[in-house]
Amino acid sequence: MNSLQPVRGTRDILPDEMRRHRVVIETARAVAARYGYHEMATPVFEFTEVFKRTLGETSDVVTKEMYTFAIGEGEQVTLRPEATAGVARALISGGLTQSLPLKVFYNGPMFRHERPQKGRYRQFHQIDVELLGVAEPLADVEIIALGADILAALGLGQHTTLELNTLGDPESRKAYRAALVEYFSAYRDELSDDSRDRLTRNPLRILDSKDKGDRQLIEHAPLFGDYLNQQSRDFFAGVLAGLDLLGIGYTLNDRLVRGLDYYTHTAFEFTTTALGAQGTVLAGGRYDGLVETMGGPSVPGIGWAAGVERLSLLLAEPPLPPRPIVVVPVGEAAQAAALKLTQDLRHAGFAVELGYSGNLKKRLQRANKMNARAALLFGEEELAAGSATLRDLDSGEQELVSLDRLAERLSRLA
RNA sequence: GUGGCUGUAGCUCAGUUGGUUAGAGCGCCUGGUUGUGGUCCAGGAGGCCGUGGGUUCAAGUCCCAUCAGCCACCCCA
Repeated sequence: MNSLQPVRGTRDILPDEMRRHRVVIETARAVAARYGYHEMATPVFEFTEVFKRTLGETSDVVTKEMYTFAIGEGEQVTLRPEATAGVARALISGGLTQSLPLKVFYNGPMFRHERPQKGRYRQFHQIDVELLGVAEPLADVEIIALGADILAALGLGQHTTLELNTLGDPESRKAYRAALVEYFSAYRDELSDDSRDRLTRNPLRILDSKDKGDRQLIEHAPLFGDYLNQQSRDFFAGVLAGLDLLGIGYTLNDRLVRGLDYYTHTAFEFTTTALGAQGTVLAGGRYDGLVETMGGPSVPGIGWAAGVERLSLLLAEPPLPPRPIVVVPVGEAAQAAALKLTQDLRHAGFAVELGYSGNLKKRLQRANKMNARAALLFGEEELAAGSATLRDLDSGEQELVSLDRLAERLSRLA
């Protein structure tokens, strides 16, 4: 172990990459604001119970992926593996059930102890959107449309596909689950080890198995469609109608499932083929049973989460830092005045750099390296004239500009 | 957690059947300019060859372990 390298699965986000992250987050935030979503935050860690209860004792996340530690008095806390549980907890403990619907935008780090891969980290970042308190299909349509809009705003509309499924209401779901267990139990010995395990823990997941043998069995497995009651069919039809109306394309995928009991109705994923096995870029669904599971009132909800690292990997053009103006003092005499000039221009709203040392050539080289838009040469001649020499670093042209007209002149630079 | 591939300069990579001072391109620094960047020319710095052990007269090269990254599974953003 080398203590000078970051802990496995964690990484430094250096300025170039941070700019990509910011584009993702700020684009999402801006689009979400147009939909009426307000940003909030909850603590990075919660009592372990919050996640155990919402994600389910048997889920993979809870059984093997949580960072949990004791904090005296027998209390256990866990670094959040996802955002929804914290938001739901806040909804209850903050009395927000009195002001539904609650529409929140969220972003921050999450933690899961998984084997790292590209686009999969132990500390990673999600943007997250939740709509609580609306039971109508209109909410599903809105939340999916919001996701689609954000991906489009990031220029990823063509690179992602929306996959959609319904898990029905609890009644339909329960019936289907029972049918699946009955069907697969008959082939228990032919199932893969993983799927045999899923049979008890999470039978719906068998449908998503990549094992060849499982695949053959799955082909003849009962179909969810046959177990959906009328209410569930109507709900899903409402969602599809809304998406059609808005021109949002989708692919129905009846193998797209969620394991946990509180998930209901709509489940969806925006996927890409560009990230290998980490193809899911934005995913979510309806979770009408969640708040109640946590011990709150019955509040319907729907939301999604998107991986900031994954989205930023897909961004085509890495955003460039803003181009500064560089003040270049020439000679000792101008130093103090240059510092003052720099500060005045910053206060006037310009991004201004004043190198720390070096001769004229050195400073211009640095200005060039930071992709500066222009340099302001400032020496004894300029000092005496109450002016600065403005050098356009793109064209190489220079002109003498008096200090009182400088801000106005700089604002005309392209 | 399971299986596989890979670790050589800041970055991308070369390094022969094990053989003497480990190389290239890019980047970085200095100079060619007393007040003028990008281009060009010259010079320079920078390597516990991921880490630890082993085999050998000799290891960047072979073996073992370990750490890390990557790929697939599991699962997921």
